[in-house]
Amino acid sequence: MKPVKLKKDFFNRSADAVARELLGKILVKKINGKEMRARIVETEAYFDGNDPASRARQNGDLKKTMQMPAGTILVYGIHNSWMLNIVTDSEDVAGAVLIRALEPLNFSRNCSGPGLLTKSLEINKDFHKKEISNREIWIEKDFFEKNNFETAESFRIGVRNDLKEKMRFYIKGNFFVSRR
DNA sequence: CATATGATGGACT
DNA sequence: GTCCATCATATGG
Repeated sequence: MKPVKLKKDFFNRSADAVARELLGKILVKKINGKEMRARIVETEAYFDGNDPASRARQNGDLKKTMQMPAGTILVYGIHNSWMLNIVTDSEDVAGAVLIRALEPLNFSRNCSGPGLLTKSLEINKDFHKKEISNREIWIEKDFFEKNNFETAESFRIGVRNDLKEKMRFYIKGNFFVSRR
């Protein structure tokens, strides 16, 4: 059976729905022609300007990017790290999912944190505004996906004013989830 | 141009 | 838990 790459439709929903369903999916990134595969174990959902923690609050490029078609990659820098996000929702609706941690499957580099995984997979601003489904990077359904993992949720990490709802999702008990 | 601000990570108590 | 190096952004002049 061939792996199924996630298409625009998958991301064309609310950020929290996408964030939940991204758990257990496989992120594939090529490095020097080699496919590095990793299971997504931790995500966070970000919304429009009504979300106190969202970058869509500011009127800059990030807000515009969050309004781009679902499945667009959004990369932005904070401190000295790159954050990998996937744009969700229909056009003109701001929404994105932050990929926070990965479980490496065929390599061993630390991916337990949003800044660490971009460093380990060599993801940087070059990928900003590109499609998530291309020759260099994509997300696929795990053919062997066992839906036998339990998920858990918490408030988002590192935000000052969070929503009342818990918008961080992770695979319960997974070793590769970022600490804190 | 100047300055403030983190969706961080690592070291440390 | 606390401290802080470090830098891409946003914003104001």
